[in-house]
Amino acid sequence: MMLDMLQQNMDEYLPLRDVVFNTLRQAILTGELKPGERLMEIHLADRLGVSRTPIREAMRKLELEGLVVMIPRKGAQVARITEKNLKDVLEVRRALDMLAVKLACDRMGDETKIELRKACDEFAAVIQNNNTKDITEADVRFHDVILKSTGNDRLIQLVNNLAEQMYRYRLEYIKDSAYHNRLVKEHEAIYDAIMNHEKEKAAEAVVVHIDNQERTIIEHLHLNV
Amino acid sequence: MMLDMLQQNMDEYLPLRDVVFNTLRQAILTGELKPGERLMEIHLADRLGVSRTPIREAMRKLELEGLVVMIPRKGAQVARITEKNLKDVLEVRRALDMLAVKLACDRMGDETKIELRKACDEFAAVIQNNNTKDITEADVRFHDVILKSTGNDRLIQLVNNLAEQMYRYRLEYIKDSAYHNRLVKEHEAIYDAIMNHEKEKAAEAVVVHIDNQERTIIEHLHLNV
DNA sequence: CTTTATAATTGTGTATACAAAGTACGTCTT
DNA sequence: AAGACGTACTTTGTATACACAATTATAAAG
Repeated sequence: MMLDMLQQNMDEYLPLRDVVFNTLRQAILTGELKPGERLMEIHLADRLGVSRTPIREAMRKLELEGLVVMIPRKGAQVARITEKNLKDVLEVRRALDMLAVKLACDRMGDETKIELRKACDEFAAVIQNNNTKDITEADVRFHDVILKSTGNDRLIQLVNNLAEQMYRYRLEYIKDSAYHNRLVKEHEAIYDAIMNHEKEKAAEAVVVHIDNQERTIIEHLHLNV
Repeated sequence: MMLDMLQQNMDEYLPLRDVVFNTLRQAILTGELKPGERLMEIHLADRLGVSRTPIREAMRKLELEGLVVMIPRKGAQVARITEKNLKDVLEVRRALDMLAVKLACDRMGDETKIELRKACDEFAAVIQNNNTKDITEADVRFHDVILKSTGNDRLIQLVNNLAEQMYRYRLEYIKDSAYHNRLVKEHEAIYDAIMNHEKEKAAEAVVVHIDNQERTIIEHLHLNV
């Protein structure tokens, strides 16, 4: 009983650097901090009400995650995504998501299958309401269920990190309801393949899903830049 | 002229945190800092003759790379690799190395092919001398040529990072000359497949290569722990 | 008016200081 | 003698101060 409370408090405690890290990451992913924008330590420290130290430590992590680029003696800025960069990331994601879905075919337990069904339905449901935030969250949840069923922690971490780097660009096209029905169908295809343990079919469905994402994001990149 | 010198100086300049980062990483990979060993900031700062700040910043990066584990308010320690962890990493590497070699089949230019031939020969040559350091370096070079030919920067970064995490364990079994001839043959198989643009065959050869590594490393893990 | 040099401002890099948390050891009590 | 409590010491986390590098602006000279 006491131990549970302690555990909870332990989980709640986060070093300031991690709070800052999460805050900045969120700001970058939601577009509040725009690509190319300068990140000045003192300025951020003032804004967040902390000293430079946690800011600096958070920046090192963001740098390694690829969300900010540091130029020695010139400071940090929010990473810009180039088309090349996007293609590189998606080329890797294709391979990793294929691996993930194949592993899911082998390893997904019955409870998780129910969860996946629910995630699928939920996604179809929120699509109707046209609320961007709900849609992205439901989408993330669907993919998370698959990822977690692989039981491979490293894979989970890597795919999440790669996916994260495109959230800012995905946001723009998820607003466009033209793609909504296609997304639902693609999810269903992946779901069906996993249920029938058809690894190759599942992998194929994932490739289609990512290819469509790539095409759509690049279209929107060209429009907006 | 002036710009070149400046550029060179820029390249040479490394923030202390990066020097520390490289130093610690090297120490961990070579086994100087052993898995589970505590990393105390003040102690390290004294040893390296710097303040705690660059040490801390280096730690954040090592943490994200997976080489050290941080426990809030308790400090850092060198990450232990469990068998599960190893299998997770290699499962991902299998997928990424397959991708890399397939891309290499498509994209490798003629000059790079010559380079690869050289790397192959060099590896076979140093195997004779039985010098562990030379062998590992030649091995890294061979795989680097393939990786770079993909032209995918993200892929290069990820594979390097994953490979890095096993160097400490690989060292032990590369000493064992029993595996040497097999390694040469496996490299040749990969080389041949790339030359003939046989993507599936190349991927298969890579899988064999990694499977053997996995088996061997796990054997040695069991022996030594 | 343009160019160069110097000074001032801005921002990063490093070190130190202080506060809070955790650990270990010793003592006291049962 | 064993366990629990408390105190002292160690170590991390955060803040601040100082130093150095770079860029920009201003002034002087050509």
